[in-house]
Amino acid sequence: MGITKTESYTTQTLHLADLFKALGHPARIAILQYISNQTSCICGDIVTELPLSQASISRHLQELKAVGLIKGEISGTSVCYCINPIVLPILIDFINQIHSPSNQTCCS
Amino acid sequence: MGITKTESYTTQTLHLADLFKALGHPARIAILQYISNQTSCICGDIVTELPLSQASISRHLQELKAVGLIKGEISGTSVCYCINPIVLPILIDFINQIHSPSNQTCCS
DNA sequence: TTTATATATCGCAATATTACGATTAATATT
DNA sequence: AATATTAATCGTAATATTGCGATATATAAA
Repeated sequence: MGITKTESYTTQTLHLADLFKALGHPARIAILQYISNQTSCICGDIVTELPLSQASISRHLQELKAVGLIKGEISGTSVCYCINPIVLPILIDFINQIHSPSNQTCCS
Repeated sequence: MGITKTESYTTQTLHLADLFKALGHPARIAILQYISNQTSCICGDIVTELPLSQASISRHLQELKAVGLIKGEISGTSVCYCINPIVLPILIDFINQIHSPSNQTCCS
């Protein structure tokens, strides 16, 4: 992604950007939507659900896991992924913070 | 960003990914936070606020504007940017949808 | 009209992301 | 023990992002 001046931002800003970046790909959005629609925590049939190779799905899952958006549990030869809700409030809070009423008055 | 199989996803999924991708950079997070903290709709002193060149800030602003997260109003030689709140509910809805109670039961 | 100010765009180099086949690793099954 | 199944990782090619200097554009001021 080219040079990013990582050292110039607060850790909070960098954390938010990492979380949003993980959400910034249609495959990962689709994975999250698929997982959240399963009542039980279905695993690697995401591969059959999405038009990507097993290797690509695995990489996307690792990315989501790295920022804490999902967690995985090994059961036998398969791995069970599910949403990790604890980071979601961080995103909600940021969006609400941006959505403050003081902005409504300008740029008519 | 390498090949992305754009045609394989719903327009809704692609739209969400675009919005989140726009949020997935610390400079753009910082820009949004800066704008939202101004009571009046302050413009190009974002350049003096952030450690990036005028060209880079302008590019980030265009990206935020392209997905509808901000809107800009020309006034004289300067441009006045502010948060565009209308797309924020789309993001909130997605996060809430993922945060559905059915997931809480698995991956103990 | 000339000059100053503010912002957008171009062109490029550096770096990151994405996808996939092939391989590895680890557990299950026979 | 040998084989099958599942998922992670490696290596690589294609493409996207980022940042900046330089330039272009457009309005304001002199």
